[in-house]
Order: sequence, then structure tokens, then C-alpha cells
Amino acid sequence: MSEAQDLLFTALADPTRRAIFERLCRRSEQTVGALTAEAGVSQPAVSKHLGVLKRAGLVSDRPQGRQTHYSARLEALSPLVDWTQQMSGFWESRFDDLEDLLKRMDQ
Amino acid sequence: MSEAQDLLFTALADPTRRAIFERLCRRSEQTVGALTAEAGVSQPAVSKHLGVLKRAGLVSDRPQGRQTHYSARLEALSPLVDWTQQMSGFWESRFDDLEDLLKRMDQ
DNA sequence: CATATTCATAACCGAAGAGTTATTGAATTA
DNA sequence: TAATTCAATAACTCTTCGGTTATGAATATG
Repeated sequence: MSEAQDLLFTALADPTRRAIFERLCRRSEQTVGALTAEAGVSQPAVSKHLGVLKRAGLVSDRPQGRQTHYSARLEALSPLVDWTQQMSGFWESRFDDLEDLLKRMDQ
Repeated sequence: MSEAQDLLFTALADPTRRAIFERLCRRSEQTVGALTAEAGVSQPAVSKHLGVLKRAGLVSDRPQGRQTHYSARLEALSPLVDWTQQMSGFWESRFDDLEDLLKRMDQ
């Protein structure tokens, strides 16, 4: 439902993009050039990925002269953690035995 | 990198599919028909989504007569939790001040 | 000032993916 | 046995998306 949540899941779905984000989690600020050097795709491709990550809130950019420094915004992952905990919560709060019993009686 | 991890992220990226998984986390076993009734898409579409979720390990199926019961496998989410913790770990273990200092000295 | 570098954007291409309808096979039910 | 229901698969369409090359705008450098 949530638009922001959707952007987050979508942004993390692509392996190349996830790898870029992982690199930014390991080392702090990195330029587009540095990221391109290790991404295995062209510079425009990297720029596009960074755009998607930015719209999802996963990275922030700091233009400096002719280069742009990107860094990871770890806080952006919290909706992911929240969602996981919510799913676990649903799971655990089910009265499985009772439900299953009623279901079998219903058949 | 990890193939299983990739399947997981990909499976959760689509909103319709994520909604199906969420429903299965709330209520236990549900048939394809029950899921279709609330999915907002056709039965074949739901079956395809369930196939993707199953390949990602997120659901298991139990054929019974002419209907198939699906249920969520919550354990399948653990790689997601692991990944998130790993990212946080990378982040926290960085010597940010030192790195930034060296980086500025390098320029 | 002229040249080179860095990044973003535009324009395009091919593959993948999410949806549809039609169909089939298997299992109930009348 | 005949008719019906349930779910999976096939075949197809249309859009999205990840990649490319080409270009442009801004900044740095000789």
C-alpha cells in the first residue's frame, strides 16, 4: 500500500543497485566515478541507479564541483525492519491450533 | 550475489505479490480461490504470484483434492533480516571521522 | 581561452514481467 | 456418467526496466 515502502522494496530488488548501496554502506561517501569503477555497468547506468536509490531515500548526494558524492542513509531501511517485524507479529499472534481446529470442523 | 537472496528481494518487490504474502501471514492456510477473492487480479495471476513466492521459499503448498492450500513460511524472511543487520554492521564499523579526514587530506 | 573531466539526461533497444483470456486436467457433485 | 468446480499452464499483449551510446552543462586545468 504505502508508496514509500513500495519505492524501498523496488529499489532493493535489482542486484546491481543493491550492490551499489552495499558499497555505500561499507565505505562512506563515494563519487559516481568511484562507484562506476566497480559496478560493472556504464556511468549513466550507475547514475540512473543512484537516482532510484535517492528517490527511495536510501542515499543522499552532495554535489561538490564537477563531482557528486553519494552516501548511504541507513535510516531508510527502518520501514523494511518494521515490515518484517509486523509480519512476524501477525504470524505469532495467530491462534493456529484453534484456527486449524475450527477449519477442520467446518469441512 | 546470493541467488536465494536475489529470489527473496525480487519476490517481495511486487505490491500485489507482497499483499498475498501478507494475507498469508495474517491468516494461516488459504486456498487459491480465497486469495484470488481479495487479490484484485485474476486467478491465473494469483497462481503465478504464488509460484514466485514458492520458488523464493516464502510459501509452501498443500494440495488437497482439487484445491491447494498455501501458507507463509516466515523463516524465509531471515536472509532479509541478516542482510539488514549486515548493512548496519558495515555502517557502524566504519571509522567515519578518520576516513573523512584522510579523504580530505588526499584531495 | 581552449581542452579535458565529471556527471546527468535524452533517446533508444531488448528482455523481463505482470496482467489478460483460453484451455486442460483432476476432483467433486448431481 | 455427466456436469461443475478448482487450480495450473499456455499463449499472448503491453508496459516497465536495465542496459547502451550520444550529448550537454558545469567545473577544473593547461
